[in-house]
Amino acid sequence: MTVLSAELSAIVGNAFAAEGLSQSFGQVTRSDRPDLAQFQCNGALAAAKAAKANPRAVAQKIVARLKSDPLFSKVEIAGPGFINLDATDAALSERGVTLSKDARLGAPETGKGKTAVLDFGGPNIAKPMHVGHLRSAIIGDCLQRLFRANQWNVVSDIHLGDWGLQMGQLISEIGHRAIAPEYFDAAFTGPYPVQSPVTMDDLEEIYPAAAAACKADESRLLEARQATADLQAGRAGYRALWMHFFNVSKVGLDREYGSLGVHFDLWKGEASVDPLVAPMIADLKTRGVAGESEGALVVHVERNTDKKEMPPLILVKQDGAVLYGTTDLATIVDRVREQNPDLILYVVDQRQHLHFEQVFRAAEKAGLAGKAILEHAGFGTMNGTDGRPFKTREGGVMKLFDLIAMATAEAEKRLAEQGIGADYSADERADIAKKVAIATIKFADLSNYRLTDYIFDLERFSRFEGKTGPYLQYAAVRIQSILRRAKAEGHAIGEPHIRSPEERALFLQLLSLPDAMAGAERGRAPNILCDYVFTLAQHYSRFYAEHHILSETDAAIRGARLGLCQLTLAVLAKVLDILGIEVPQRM
RNA sequence: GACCCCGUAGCUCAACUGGAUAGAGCACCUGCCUUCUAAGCAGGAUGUUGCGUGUUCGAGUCACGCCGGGGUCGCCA
Repeated sequence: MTVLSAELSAIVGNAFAAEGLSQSFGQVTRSDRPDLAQFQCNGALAAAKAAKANPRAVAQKIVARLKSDPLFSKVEIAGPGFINLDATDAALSERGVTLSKDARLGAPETGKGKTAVLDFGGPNIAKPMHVGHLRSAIIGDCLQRLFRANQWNVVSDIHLGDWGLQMGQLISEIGHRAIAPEYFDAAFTGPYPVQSPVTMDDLEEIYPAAAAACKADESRLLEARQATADLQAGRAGYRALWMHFFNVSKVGLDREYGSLGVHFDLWKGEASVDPLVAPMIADLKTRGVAGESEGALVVHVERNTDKKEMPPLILVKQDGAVLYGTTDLATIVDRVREQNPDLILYVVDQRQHLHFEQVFRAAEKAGLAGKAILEHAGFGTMNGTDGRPFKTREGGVMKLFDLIAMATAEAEKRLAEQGIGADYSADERADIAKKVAIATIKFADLSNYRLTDYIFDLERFSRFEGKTGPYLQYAAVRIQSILRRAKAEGHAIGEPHIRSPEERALFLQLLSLPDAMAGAERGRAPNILCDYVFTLAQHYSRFYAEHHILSETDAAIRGARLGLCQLTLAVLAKVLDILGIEVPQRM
């Protein structure tokens, strides 16, 4: 289907072209002065600047051409040369009907025929997921859903941190504790036990102890580095231990990501490209891309145009171990080979920006990226109410699982206070609370601009008033309820039609869904979708407050309003789905 | 020291490629539930966009310089 903004832009663009000006000046957007008009085009200002002409005179010519188009009920010039446009209710209604019949609801096709790999810069093995991983999961998941909705072929990769020094730290600490001596016995010929010698709880205790030991004692750090290098070199006992770490950790990660409704196509990590590392390094050395520096093997990535110091990307440390820059580079090789993507998008903390710049430059210098654009979509830090990184009340790391449990308890409390679901089954009440809790957390995160740090205040987020996830679920649930009743009462659902200002405003918002989806993709900016869907819910609530639907006696009017309800629900559900928010049947 | 991100209403945040009178939510005040879920709706008050200079018809947005907060800077991830 043709998107309304594109249709209007084409009409106005043609008017510009007829005046010998670039068609691109005809871009039409929703007016940011809804009191003055529905749509605006600012192209006359830009065109006048380019042609050194009077903007109002240019606008005058364009307006003269547009006046005859029956699509518009108003065409006028305002201010220095804005062209303000209103479409007729008939035209809007007709396009609303078309929208309601389109399965994709006019979603952009920006990704048609293109593949994007999304890298979630995943959590580390052997450590519980904490709230710091929340943003990557939530933002990354939203982007993968959005890109898919926009016709991209998306391959998402959790990309675990499972190959670095932390592995050596764990291994050497376990060695010191003599928990599982056979894994350290060079004479042991195997096979190693199927049962892991450590549980996830053990690892959660061992890892911080190991890190502390390395920090306090230089010799322990050297041991850990040696163990890392040995692991990477293929020492059998260490590899076997590593596999236990992986399996034990995956259970926990499945639980966490599962409860958030986040799924990955690939559970790869740094370790999974291990076989590619040695050949890649050999290749880079042969071609002179990588060279020795201070005992390490590096790729120099500085450029003449740099304003800042740009350290080289270290591929191999003095002790022979590789770093995550090395595996990131090898992962690009892997992805080009496996998916040959058009885009590799890294949804990772903004603090790692320099790292990615180094990796991207190295990949470009070595010609490893194929046709892929490499892009880091960073995000800011989630802080506690004290403005410092989010912690538990006791000052420890807040685990994601506990956070979700807290939000769920809060939702249950709130639902009970409202007396909602008193007659539902306990299972349904629990399901509703869970969905509300996840919506609370996700919407709060996604509605902030990606790069800004934000304060996670559960007490504030858990209130259901205002611009929150639950408000949106509530709006959707009310529509579902009406549609259920309409069906029960045998009312027919007709084609949506504009008869009032509230309906007009709702139509305009519904018709601009594709623009919101395109804008959110362009900026990798879920907050644009959040704004869109909140405004949509507000427009619906106004319509709902103003018009009775089921009690309307005129069947044609009632049918049209039901049609509008149905279309609104479809759009609401679609955007909420992209945001990763589920709508309960009732609440 | 260099570089990156941020600075907007009392609080938390928006403002999509530079556009008109910088918008929401919360909190505060006033109304609206014997009819579809009031987690809602209608209305009210809230600003030197950190400071300064520049670019232009037009700057929260771009450039430069300060101030403040956070972050990063070869052998962690």
